[in-house]
This record gives sequence, structure tokens and C-alpha cells, in this order.
Amino acid sequence: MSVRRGGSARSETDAPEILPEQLEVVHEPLDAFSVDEMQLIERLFFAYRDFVHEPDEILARDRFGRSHHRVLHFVNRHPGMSVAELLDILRITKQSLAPALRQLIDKGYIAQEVGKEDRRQRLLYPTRRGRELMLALCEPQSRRMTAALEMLPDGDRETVLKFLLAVVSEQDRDRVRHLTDH
Amino acid sequence: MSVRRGGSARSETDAPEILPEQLEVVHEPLDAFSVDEMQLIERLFFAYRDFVHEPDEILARDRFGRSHHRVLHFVNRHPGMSVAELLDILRITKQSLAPALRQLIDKGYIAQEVGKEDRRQRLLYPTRRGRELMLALCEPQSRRMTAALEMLPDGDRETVLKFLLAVVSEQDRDRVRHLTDH
DNA sequence: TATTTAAGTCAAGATGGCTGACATAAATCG
DNA sequence: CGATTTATGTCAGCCATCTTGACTTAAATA
Repeated sequence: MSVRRGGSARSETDAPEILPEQLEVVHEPLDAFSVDEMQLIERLFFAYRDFVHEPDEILARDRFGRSHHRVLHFVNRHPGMSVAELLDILRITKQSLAPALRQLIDKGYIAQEVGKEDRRQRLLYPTRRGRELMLALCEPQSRRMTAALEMLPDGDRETVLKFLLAVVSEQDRDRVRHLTDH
Repeated sequence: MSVRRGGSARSETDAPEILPEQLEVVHEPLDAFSVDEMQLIERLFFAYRDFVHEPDEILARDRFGRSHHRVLHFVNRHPGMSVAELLDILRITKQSLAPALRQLIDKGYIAQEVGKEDRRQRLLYPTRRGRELMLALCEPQSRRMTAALEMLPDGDRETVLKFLLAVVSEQDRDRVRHLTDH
């Protein structure tokens, strides 16, 4: 029943043999896990997708992407961060960070200062321009959150905050709580 | 106070002139928006980051990425979807979808059937193998959600579901509600 | 002085998006 | 019927973001 159409063909037998039984077509929708959990999984996916959409559009004006957003966000929230600390929060390699950081610095959104105690460190600060862009990026997300909370009864803010923190892996939870508390 | 170190230099004066005032370094942390909203924004970021981490590791075993995950997810949840419907949900172009879909088909995780009413359509179904992978990918996410809910009082599940739906853009909300309901 | 650490860079590769152009087969319109 | 539109698939080229590995510089430290 499998079909192929269009241009040229490709190898169908690449990898280790698969039992024919495994290739049987399944017509039933998945409902192994409880509907509750599935709903949560999918709604988190869609919520996050829309949550980052407006910032993405603003960033595109400077030909920036989500990587620039993350850097700008944490540098604004924690001015004076060292590069190592930033890498640790973002969980990327310094080679991945380099292009985004370079561009943010070259375009005047972020500035570096030599560390006072440790002169090897390059402490990261937003410029006024960087702070303004941060505010512009936060505005739609903040508006979205406010609107979402307004659709719920009072006191539910605390529930949502606790839930999101509980979704974070246990070993990161204290760290995230601390980062998002002040 | 700006510093550069390492290899070669680069152009610093690319784009339209920037007022010197805009380049002033800001040392104060951002606190323009309410702490509440900021907390929600950041916790959603960290929650999502950890939420996708375990599936990513499982997918890497087949050299698959998050794009494969999304395809596999929706095909499993809505077997018999046309390619056009899938593109619409994922909000990507067919050229972007093509490689992931091709690999999933070639490796026997997804099968296509010719549409009965419209024979141009290629309806997408998981194979048994594809269903099994989907279950493996859902397991850690489902576990994470269950654990998160267990840390909250009864009845908060509904609150969280409503909140996540409210974060979705208004024009998509009915669609998402419908997609995540059954 | 020798080693380690913080940061920056270069190179090569994988992935996952994009646009534009074109091919094929089936449906539909006139 | 023939012409057009639609659903799908492909190719080519581009760009962004991430990876690993190797190397440099400057500063701290043993």
C-alpha cells in the first residue's frame, strides 16, 4: 500500500532488517497514556510555540534569532554575569554562544567589562539599547501571561508557577527557583 | 571599557549609526514588568527545556531530531492525516517536512496510504514500530506531567490545562482545544 | 616558573528551517 | 474532452543554530 511519487528513487533498505510485523499499519489513534497527560503534553507544546512567536518577529528585524533572545534575556535579568555562567544557564557550548554574543556586542546591545576580582572574566551587561530591545521582547510575552491569568480565578497564578517549576527536572529545580525568584 | 581578545578582529561599524547614549552600560537588573509575569515567562522557558530533553535523547538513537518527534506525535494521535493537514499543524513548509517524513517512512516508522475519496492525498499512519517509538517518547513526558501534578493539590490539573490553552494565541485556541480534546 | 582557568577563535559537520522552481498525478472546471 | 487547479514530492541553494575538536591569549594560581 506504500506509495512513492515525484523525482528519483532512494534506497529503502538501509539499516538492520525490520520484522515485517513491525511494519504493519496502525489505524487506531494512540490512547495508551491517560487523556489528561496527553492534553498537558500537547497544550504545553502549543503554548510554547505561540509564546515565542511574537518575540521571533521582533528579533527578525535585526536578523536575530532565538539564541540572541536568550542571551539578551539573561544578561538583562542578571547584569554582570560572566560568560561561563551564561553558558551554564543556556546549556550550550561556547562555540554556539559565540556568534550570537558577537553580533549582540557588535550591534551595541551588549557590553563587556573586565571582572574586578578576576580580570580574565568578561562580565556581560546590556546597553541602553539592549535594555530597550529586551523590554520590547518582554512586552508581548508579558501581555500574553497577564491575559492568560485574567482568564483564571484569583490565586491560580501560584498554582501555575508551582506546576511549571515541578515540570523542571528535579536536579535543576532549586537553581531555576533561585533564578526566577528575585 | 569594551574588550576584545583572541584571534583576528572584525568590523565594528557595520550598520546605521547608533547614538552614543544608546551604548551606555546598564548595571541594574530589569524589573520593568511585574515579577509575576517575569517568573511565568522564565519558568515556562525552563519547563519546556527540560520537558523535551528526555525525548531528544531517545530520538538521537535513530539519529532523529525534534522535527521527527513532532511528525511522529501527530501522526500517532491522528492517524490518517493528510500531508497538508500535518503541515498546517506544524506550521512549516513541505520542503522542511520532507526530510523528516522521508526518513520516518524509510526507516519503517510511518506508512502512507492513498486517500479513498481523493486519490491525490497520501494519508499518514504510524506502523507498529512507529507506535512503539511514540510510546517510548511519551513515557518520560507523561511521567513528568504526572509527577508535576502530584506535587499540587487535587483539581489543579484543570487550572493548568486552562492556563496553557489561554497562552495559545486566540485565533488558534479553538483549533488547539479541539486537537487536544479527544 | 609551570599549570590551570576564562574567554575567544577557527574548522568541519549535522540539523532544520527557508525560498524558488519544477514534476507528477488526480480532481475539477469550462 | 482539454485546461486548470490541487496535493504531493523533489532538487538546489541559502541561512541559522547547534555540535566536537583543536588552538590561542591572558590572567590566576599552585
